[in-house]
Parts: sequence; C-alpha cells; structure tokens
Amino acid sequence: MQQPSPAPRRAPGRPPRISREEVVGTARRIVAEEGVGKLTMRRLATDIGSTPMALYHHVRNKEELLVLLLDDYAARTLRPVELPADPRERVLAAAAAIHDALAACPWIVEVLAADDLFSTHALWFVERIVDGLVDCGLTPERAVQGYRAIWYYTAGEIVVRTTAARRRADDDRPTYREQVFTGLDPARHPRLAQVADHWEDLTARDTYRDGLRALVAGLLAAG
Amino acid sequence: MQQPSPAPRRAPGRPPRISREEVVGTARRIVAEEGVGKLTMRRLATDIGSTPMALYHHVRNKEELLVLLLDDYAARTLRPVELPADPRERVLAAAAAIHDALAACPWIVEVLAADDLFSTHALWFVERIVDGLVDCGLTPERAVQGYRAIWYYTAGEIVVRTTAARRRADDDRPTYREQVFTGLDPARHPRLAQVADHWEDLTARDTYRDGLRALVAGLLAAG
DNA sequence: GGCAGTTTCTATACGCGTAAGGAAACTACC
DNA sequence: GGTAGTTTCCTTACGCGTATAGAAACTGCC
Repeated sequence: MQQPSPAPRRAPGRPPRISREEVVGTARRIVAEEGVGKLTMRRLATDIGSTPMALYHHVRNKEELLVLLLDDYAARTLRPVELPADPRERVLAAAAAIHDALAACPWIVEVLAADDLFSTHALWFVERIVDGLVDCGLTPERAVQGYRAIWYYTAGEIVVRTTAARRRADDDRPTYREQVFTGLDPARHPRLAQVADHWEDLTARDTYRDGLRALVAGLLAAG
Repeated sequence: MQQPSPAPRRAPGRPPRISREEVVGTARRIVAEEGVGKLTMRRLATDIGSTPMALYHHVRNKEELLVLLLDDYAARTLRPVELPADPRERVLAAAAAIHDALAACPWIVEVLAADDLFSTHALWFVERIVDGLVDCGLTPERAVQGYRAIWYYTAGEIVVRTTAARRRADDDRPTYREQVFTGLDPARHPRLAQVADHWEDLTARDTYRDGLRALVAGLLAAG
C-alpha cells in the first residue's frame, strides 16, 4: 500500500515568495481604497514588495486578475438567500440579486462582458433561475435559453448604464444624446421628438425590474 | 441687409494640414485591411503623414475616434428599409436590423457599451421601434422604456458573445465555462448538471430573435 | 513691416501592460 | 559536493495612449 499522492513533499524549483491569494487580496485592497483606476501591475507589485513581472507567474495577465477579483467579490457578496416560493417570482428575484450585486460594483464592467457564467459563486443563482423556469413549464433547453436571454439583458443594462455614467463623469461636454436630440427633425422622427423632453428623465429612471418582468413573462408565454 | 454668416472668410490660425474626415477615413481603412488591433494612434499618424499628437486636434482621444468609426459604419450600412406593416413585427425587424449590423462588425464592442443612442444613423430604426410599440398600444413613455429594454438586451447579447468569442480565440486554455461544468456538483446544481452536456450546443445557437420576441411580447402584455 | 491673437503641428516625456532573457533558489540524482 | 532540471524572480526593453510645452503658420490691426 503506497501513499496515494497527497504527500506534502516540497515541489522542486525556487520556492514562491508571493502567492496568487496575496496578489488578489492586495489588488482588492487597492480597488477598495482607491478605485480600480489606481490598480496597475506596477503599483500592485510595489505594494506587495515585488516586481511587476513577478506577478505574471501567479496571474496570467491583468484581465485574469480582474476576473479573479470579480470572482472574489461574488464569493463575498452572493450568498444563497430566501427566495420566493412561486417559481416565476423566484426567477425574478434571483436575476435581480445578481444584477444588484454587479451594479453595486461598477468597476467590473469590462470583465462582465465575459461569459454567461461569470463566477462559480453565482452558480447558485443561475441554478435557481433555470430551475424556476423549468418549474414554470419550460423544457430544460428552453430554460437555459431563457436564462441566457436574462443574462444578456442584465449584462447589457449594467454595461450600458455604467459606461454612460463614466463618460458623463469624466467629460463635461454635452452628451451625444443631447446633441442628437437638439438636432432632431420632428418630421422624420415624430415619436422621438415627442418624447425628447422626457428622455433624460426616462433614462435616469431604474427600469431594470420592469424589463426583466416583461422578458420573463414573454419567455414563459412562448414556452 | 448684411451677409448672415456663411461668408467663406478664412479662419485665423495656422491652416490645418489634416482633417477629421481624413483621420476617420484612414482609420477605417486600417481597420478594414488589418483589423482593429492594428489601429494605434501612432500607426494612424504615420499613415496620414503626421505625428501622433496632431491627431488630437481633430479627435479628442482614441475612444472618440472609435465612436466616430462606429458612426461612420452605421452611416454606410444602416439604411431605411421596407419594414413589416404589423407594428409588433416592425419592432422586431427594426431591432434585428440594428443587431445584425452591429454583430457583423465585432470590433466596436467596447464602443457599443456607449449609450442607448449609439449613432445618428440608427435613429431611423429607433424611431421605428418606439413608433411600433406605441402603435401596439403602449404609452410613449412605456414605449421608450421598452426600447431601452430592447437595447439592453441587444447590446448585452453582442457584448457577451463577441468578448467570449475573442477570449476563446486568443486563448487555448479551457474555457471558464468548461472548468465550471467539470467541477459541477449535481446535488447542489441539479438543473445545471442536467443540461451540462447540451450547454455548449445551446450557447452556440443563435437565439437572439427568440429572446427578442419574448421580450417584446412581455413588454406589450405589460403595457 | 511689425505685433498680438489664434489655431495647428511637433518634441519630449510619463506611466502603462507585458515580451524576452537571464539570474536565483530550490529538488533529485550522481 | 556537483550537476541537471525546475520554478520563481528580476532586468531590460518595446509600443501603447496621451499630458505638456513650445514652435509654426496663419489673420487682423497698427
């Protein structure tokens, strides 16, 4: 009977002085304290007490670091919670939970544009969404497609809104939207001209849940 | 009776040697011939026969250049077309037209995350969508919110899909998705485990129009 | 002609992400 | 102990976007 493999025999090669956890943890601190704009590989290296290129043995590149940061964030904030018993409401609540968690930390926007399963720690919610859709009568296949539609809608909402907000922030010139509406020809675009005055208010309003409800209703009706 | 203002009197200051149109046009050529990855301010400057910083008098920064490029692209491809008479089908067709045009040039993804009105030249389609929703019985306000939901869904679909594709392209390691699914615990995530095998196929399928149809149906039912 | 005023272009420099290559620190085997 | 192999770390360097400062080329007014 030989030892299977978990022998704690030291690995060959130079022993590491920093760990992936330390990299991610320090990065999280920098982001939390000074914003994602201050997170550079060079800064991160000096904070850890190492050199920039040393980081690349623990993290493939900066993008992967950001993905790990998002995963870390999800692990800390996304916890299984009490969800409604009614399946449709369960879908809505799970999607809204993901949405609100992501919307609360707007720095991940670029990472967000990642994939449909953005984090292991969000899997619980994904499961709840797919499960709820199945309980509503969808086939598993259609439930997955429904989940994807919800994810597109959610990710799109966050990406569009936060990048628009960011541009407004570091940019004092008039919005592209404003330019469009001032030069609007009521003859060619009567509907838009009609709502031009309210547009700003309408877009400022948070209508994520309304759209989500409509999307889910449509998905269920189609299935 | 004095001349109103369109006197072609030369403006003061050093006469420009390059124009914004030339900048955008050359940028378009580079992108078309060698891809957006080859478009750098330095390369653009040498192609024009100028210096990098000279570009910044005609374009605020690279992001604005990309926005202009997108606008230019929209101007060339988005033309008013024959749309269905039925208002709901009109909404679907207009949204799909925007979607297909954008999906066909995946380099704009970051720019896409811009705003709800991404280009003057898409206004015609936006008008058609809002107008169609009103004709379906929505109030103008709800029609605008409906348009925004459609835009979120559309932009999200494109952003998510193209960045996922890009990552797969310049990355031979297993997908994050694959990693997640291999380590999936059927006890905790029965639904996901159930569809794990089909997931790859399901996500490869283009379900944009299905989701769009569901979303619009839900929007109309709610209004 | 000369002297503002205005606009455009150029030179230089900074910090960024990271590719390439070599030095350093360990294990395993002789 | 010596040598080979392996992993980690450091040094250097490249091209990127662009901030800053000043030179250059024009107009209008004296």
